Amino acid sequence: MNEKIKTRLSAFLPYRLSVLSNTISKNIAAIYSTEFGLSMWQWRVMAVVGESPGLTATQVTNQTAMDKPAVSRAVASLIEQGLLKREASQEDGRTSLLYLTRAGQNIYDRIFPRALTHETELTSGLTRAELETFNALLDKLADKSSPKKKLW
Amino acid sequence: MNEKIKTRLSAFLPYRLSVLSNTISKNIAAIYSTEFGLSMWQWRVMAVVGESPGLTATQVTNQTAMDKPAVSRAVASLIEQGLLKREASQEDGRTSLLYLTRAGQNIYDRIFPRALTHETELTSGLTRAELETFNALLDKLADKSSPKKKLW
DNA sequence: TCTAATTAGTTTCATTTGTAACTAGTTGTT
DNA sequence: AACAACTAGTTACAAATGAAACTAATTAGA
Repeated sequence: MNEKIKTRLSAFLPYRLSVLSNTISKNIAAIYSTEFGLSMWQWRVMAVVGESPGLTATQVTNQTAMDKPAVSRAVASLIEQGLLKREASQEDGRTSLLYLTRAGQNIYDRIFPRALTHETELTSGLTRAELETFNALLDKLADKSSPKKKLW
Repeated sequence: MNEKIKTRLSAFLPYRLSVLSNTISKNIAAIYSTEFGLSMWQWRVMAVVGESPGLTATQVTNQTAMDKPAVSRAVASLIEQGLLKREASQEDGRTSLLYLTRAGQNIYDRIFPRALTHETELTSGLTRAELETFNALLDKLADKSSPKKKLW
């Protein structure tokens, strides 16, 4: 198995990115889904809110490139599970600010280090310099790929 | 908009890969979905079969990291649309070999160059050397991310 | 050679997803 | 101030998805 056929497709960047990203995501999902019962989207919301408390749903949408209903549903279910809370904004009656609850923070603090460990393993084949280069290139690509597009 | 918050998460490789990959995939999907009515999975199957005619469904599964039902359904719908054909294997009665039909080849020949053009645009911010480095690093990560795991 | 275990591929069914339509609040224009 | 245009977020619904069960063919073991 694992036949290495060098083809145009397998050299095609978007394809390579997609396959790699899906594979990695599935591996990481094992951490938060089997152990904490969180979906990828739920965890993603927790992750951004954990880092930037007080984000609105729209800001979460922008940062994660998730679509609106996905964020809305993830937020709703996290609130129901008591991991997230919502505070009405004083300035804008349409929005509310999102925060981790104590329980949410607790889970966040347990998942994040594991995710980082996983990343460390993943990148252990790369030197520090290679990793920096890789990140820089990802930045460039990210810039190119969504300069003027709205996805929601 | 596009607030650049440097956080741990936004520096987290799997997250960056996932967001970037999803964004790029959506952009490319515009080509084959709106113009040719193909889903991402359908196009992906056509792409690998177009490059390596005579693949079995399982080989497609392995190469694309798609799961079995996804391949099965994509193949079925492509056959129904007359873009793919299936020939029973002589050696193994369980498998069949997949080929593009003339119509399928035709569409393949029209989509692939456009996808490549898109990729060229996408990577136009990178030098030739950077692109090579990037690909090499993707290889390393791909090796690391799925060494002994079966995903189907 | 008969049976058990394995593999290829399909199908079923419950869940997840995304598009589009909606409600509610805000901003801009006159 | 009143109305149109816009934005935040939710919901409904049709379509896509994935896990698990299934059929059929192959391989391995006794």
